[in-house]
Amino acid sequence: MPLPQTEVPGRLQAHFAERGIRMTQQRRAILSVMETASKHLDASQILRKAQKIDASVDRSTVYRTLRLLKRHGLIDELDLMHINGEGHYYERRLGRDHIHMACLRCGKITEFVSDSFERLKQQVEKDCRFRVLISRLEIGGYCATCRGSQ
Amino acid sequence: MPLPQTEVPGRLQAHFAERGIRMTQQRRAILSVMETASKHLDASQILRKAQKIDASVDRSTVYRTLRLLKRHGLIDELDLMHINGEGHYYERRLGRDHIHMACLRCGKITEFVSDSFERLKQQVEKDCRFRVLISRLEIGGYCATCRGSQ
DNA sequence: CAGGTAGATGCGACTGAGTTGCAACTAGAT
DNA sequence: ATCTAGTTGCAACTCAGTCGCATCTACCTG
Ligand SMILES: [Mn+2]
Ligand SMILES: [Mn+2]
Ligand SMILES: [Zn+2]
Ligand SMILES: [Zn+2]
Repeated sequence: MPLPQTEVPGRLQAHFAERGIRMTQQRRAILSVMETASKHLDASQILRKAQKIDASVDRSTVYRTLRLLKRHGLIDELDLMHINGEGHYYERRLGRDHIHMACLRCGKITEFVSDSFERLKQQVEKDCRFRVLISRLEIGGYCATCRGSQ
Repeated sequence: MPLPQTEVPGRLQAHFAERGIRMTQQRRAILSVMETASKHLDASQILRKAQKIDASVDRSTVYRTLRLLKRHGLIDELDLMHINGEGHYYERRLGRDHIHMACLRCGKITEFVSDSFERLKQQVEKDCRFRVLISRLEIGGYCATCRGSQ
């Protein structure tokens, strides 16, 4: 007799389970949103999506869970150059970091993985004797399309 | 008969003059704060410093002037990993960009100039056909001192 | 399969950063 | 000296994020 298993437990849930972090309905919903998100979501988008899974989820729980995920290094927080208001965007942290480029004209966000970026971080570790845990490289400018027209 | 010239006009003022941007008492005060600041100031620090030069400066004028400076690419806006609240920090933009490292334990901010960073940006320009105007690399982790103890 | 409890949640009130509409003011052109 | 477009101060506002607290619940222990 299978339970009404809304979501397949993913890596985020696994990470929580491994270190004995309590799993709740609400967290399950929020984690599943973060697992399956294809792109940068802000807190209110995460709230809305999570409420579709569990209607009881509250705004403050979203923020508390995001803080928890951040503390565990499982998600990254982005500004995306504040192209749209003052809020932040969140994205699951997978194997390799990537750079975010925001077009100041059309607002498009592009991602870019680069070995040079990895090397740069290693240089910081070595030259500055600084342990790198989080890194965020955001670039503002004009995308290929907008660069042509004006 | 010299006027009560509080501050020597600096490069920011010069930039404004060159493109016929109106110069006011309040702007003069704020620009001079930004010119002479040695480190990352947030809006309320800028306000307080500017008010010492011209007591009439208002919070909204500070924000409006910062927006103007940003638009002209004369200052950079930083999060400094939100180590202290949700606000932003501002810093004059000089010749070369630099990386900001924030120690998650002691809160120290370190700056680092790197050729690899310049090359990375050039790679983005070339490989992504993206015109780079602003770039912000912020790193969170542990500084040399804090890395040792725990 | 009960308790019991530490930890999580919802709610509503709050904070703090940044913005805005508007009437009054002023820089700088004529 | 006059004129006017651009700027300012002010106060009211928006919006993101936080917090205190009563209630609830995941999960441990027996
Ligand atoms: Mn991304
Ligand atoms: Mn930010
Ligand atoms: Zn574009
Ligand atoms: Zn430190």
